[in-house]
Amino acid sequence: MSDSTFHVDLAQMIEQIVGKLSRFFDMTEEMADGIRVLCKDSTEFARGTLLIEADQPYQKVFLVRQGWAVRYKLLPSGDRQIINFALPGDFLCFNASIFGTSDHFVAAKTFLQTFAFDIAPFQHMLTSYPAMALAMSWANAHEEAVLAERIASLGRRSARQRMAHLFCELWRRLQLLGLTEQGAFPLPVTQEDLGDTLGLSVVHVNRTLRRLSADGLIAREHGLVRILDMGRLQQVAGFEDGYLHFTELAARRR
Amino acid sequence: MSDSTFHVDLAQMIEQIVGKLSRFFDMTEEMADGIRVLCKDSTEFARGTLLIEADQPYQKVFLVRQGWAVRYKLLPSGDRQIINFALPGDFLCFNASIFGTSDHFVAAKTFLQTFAFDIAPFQHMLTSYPAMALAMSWANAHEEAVLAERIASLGRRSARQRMAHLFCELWRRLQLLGLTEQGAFPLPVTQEDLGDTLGLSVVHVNRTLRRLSADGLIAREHGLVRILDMGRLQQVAGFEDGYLHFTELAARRR
DNA sequence: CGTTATGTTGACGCGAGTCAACTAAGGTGG
DNA sequence: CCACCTTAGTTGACTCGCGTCAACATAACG
Repeated sequence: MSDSTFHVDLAQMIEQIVGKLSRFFDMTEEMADGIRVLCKDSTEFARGTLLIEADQPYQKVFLVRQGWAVRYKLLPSGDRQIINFALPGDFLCFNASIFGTSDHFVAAKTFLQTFAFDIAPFQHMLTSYPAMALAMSWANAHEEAVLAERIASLGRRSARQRMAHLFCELWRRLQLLGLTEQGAFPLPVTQEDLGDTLGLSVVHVNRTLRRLSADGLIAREHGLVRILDMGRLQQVAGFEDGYLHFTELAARRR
Repeated sequence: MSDSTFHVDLAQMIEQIVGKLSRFFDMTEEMADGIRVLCKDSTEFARGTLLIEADQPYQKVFLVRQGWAVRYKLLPSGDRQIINFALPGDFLCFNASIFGTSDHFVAAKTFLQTFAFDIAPFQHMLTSYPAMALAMSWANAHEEAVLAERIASLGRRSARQRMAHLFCELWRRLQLLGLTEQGAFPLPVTQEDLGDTLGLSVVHVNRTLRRLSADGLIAREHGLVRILDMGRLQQVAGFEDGYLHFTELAARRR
């Protein structure tokens, strides 16, 4: 937590705060003020740090500024299931703050920069600024849509299709954030993480990745995934980006 | 749609409207008035009716009063994946109203009674009454928690465990609504529906159900599931009800 | 420069899918 | 009220995708 991070101009800060949402929802100067007050508390986490544990009372709501986090569950059997990846612009622990208790773990997969809000003033801002509440609703609905699509993957897609689908999804989400480069996107997770995300064993993740590479669909290079043939990858995945609702967002802005 | 359904007293109507939420959140008389206006439009659907289709513009937000509905996706391959079951007290199409377009289908599994809200006045009520917005947040968070647990099931549980877990979950949800009787709950869905929910083939659903019966965990009787040994069923499922957050709700009320 | 986390590969087994045939139940019209 | 038809449920035989086990390779890291 350092004050030096606050010597950014307001516009940039707002951009960070509402993340991708700020591009699509109008904001008044009043809201900007409210946000400025809220965002006094910037918090950073080292890679591997737990932000919250299951069954623990909540502490804060976090907004990711930079880095990746994972939400996951530990089953009584000891197995782990990753629910989803949180990227810059995503909120964390909002639900925990509603419930008062978390039902899952959240951990930093990379060095993680966040804004941390106490729930009371955060809720107050939502009730004060309907546009912020709408943005929050959008964020929640978006997250739920991603979970629903993951359910479809786990229930009805093969290992190869799941992997391809995950890559298509990450590509689109990161692209919107401007975090892709020349057909490649960062993937700072282990093959075990991928397995726990897609419901596969590590061994099968490995085989699936190598097969996707061998087929010329992707290439893996040092924490990056390069998409070599997006058309075929989407076809393999059965990927249709409608559930992300990015195009409607862009349209609304016009 | 008939006016005769409105000759119920206000208290009962409110109870229906906010469903299980009304037991846990305080309501003012003003809110009750707002709700009364909103709920003028009661809508019923025959079994099998589609309430909304994927890629279609939204129409309404629905609150289930009675009956079951399913939310599901159709993949490009033609496979179907059921996302979840909507029970009395659950909202439908709220996300579609946020996005402006639905990313999934919603169909009535039984004769279905709902309140149908136009999105504009509904949103207006949420901004007017923070307690309603909080209740809505709770409902959203709850739904997302259920999806997250389904992800864990699909990713890391066996067919037997998934089935047991689904039954435990439905039992708890229906119990809260007072819709269980003597250890049994209604399950108005086909084995194909169960398969599309749990990511299994119909054949395997059948075998799994028979094995659970043979083991004395459940009994199936004409649209009902009777739980014969809840302790063992929960153990098989690895069921821990924390993710439903029902106990916190009850505690909050005290 | 050892030590630990991560990635890779082969052999083998099992849980769940597929195919196919049949039974039972529900609904509809004559 | 039966004859028919369609939908839902049941069971066995066979197949295969993916898990498990085990050994090893490589990269990350202090």
